[in-house]
Amino acid sequence: MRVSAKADYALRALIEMAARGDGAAGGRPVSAEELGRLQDIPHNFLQAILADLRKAGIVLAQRGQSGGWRLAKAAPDVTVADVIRAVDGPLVSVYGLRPEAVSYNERADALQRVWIAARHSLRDVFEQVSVADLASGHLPDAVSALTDDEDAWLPH
Amino acid sequence: MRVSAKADYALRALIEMAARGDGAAGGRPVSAEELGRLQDIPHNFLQAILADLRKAGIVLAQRGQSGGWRLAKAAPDVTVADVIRAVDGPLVSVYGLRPEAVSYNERADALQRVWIAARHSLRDVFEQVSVADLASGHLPDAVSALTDDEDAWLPH
DNA sequence: CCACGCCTTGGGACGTCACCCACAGCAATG
DNA sequence: CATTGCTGTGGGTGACGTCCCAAGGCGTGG
Repeated sequence: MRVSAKADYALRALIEMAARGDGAAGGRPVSAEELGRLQDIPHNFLQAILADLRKAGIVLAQRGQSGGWRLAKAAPDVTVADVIRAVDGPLVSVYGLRPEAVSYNERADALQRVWIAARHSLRDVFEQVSVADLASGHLPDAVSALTDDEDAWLPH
Repeated sequence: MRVSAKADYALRALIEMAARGDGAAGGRPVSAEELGRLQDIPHNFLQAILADLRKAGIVLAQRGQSGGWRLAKAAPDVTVADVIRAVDGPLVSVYGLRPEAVSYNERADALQRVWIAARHSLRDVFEQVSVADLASGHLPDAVSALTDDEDAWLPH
């Protein structure tokens, strides 16, 4: 279960926009070059990511001399799950297919229920954390409870 | 967050072994060719997967005329998490690194806590489900509770 | 008109997934 | 005890997706 570089980069870029902007689309635009410099993201890869976020209606592009990127919605209304779906497709996929789309024979069909349970479990985290939470550094209590367990920080 | 083909294939192969064997290493071996035919797994790819499982001490290889593969431990003692770690490394990795190893700047460090929380959440599922559970088709109650939610089966 | 920044296209390095083929080791059979 | 047939083991090939870099076209504001 690997988190793609796209998803991580996308969230870091959005954190910068949320920190710059003062609410919804009110913030002044941040250039892709500056976003890349602040968060150490390869420039042309970042462009592809921002294009995905634009298609999903999460950010707006402003062309021209003092252009750049800004949030299309209020920061609390954009969740981590929204961002992952925008750049990577389904929240969890088993070699390319959504969990409910893969077909197992009768002997292995319990495996599908495991992947479904895993997705449900991930949704409980990713849909509760917004870009505003990330920018403020304060996560919802239900999520913090998971990281407070010191066992959670051991390598697994 | 994608589940690799290796992990899915590995679990399906182990389900077949558990269904064949009657407990620990007591079951008669199943050939790689038969495993591949039963679960529709590419033959040589399966061989590489079985080699990983052998190095991790999950299965034993028996050469010779009526040889094949069988579980090295009792089916209830092998969890889904064990199998994923054997073939894919860490349970969750963010572009190649374990969550606690990635370094963010002070503005984005909340992101690390999100990945840690996601891993904790996944562990609650993967470490509670054993190969024996999968082979019998009966998952632990805590996991079934997640799949009983009809919302869990909608495409996300 | 010109500087600036978004936008598109193309290509290269790397890992995953999948396939094919010859080699080495083991067990049952005669 | 040697042969035979089955196993696992390893190397080499190609398609596909991810990650990353380079160059030029287009629209916007000064």
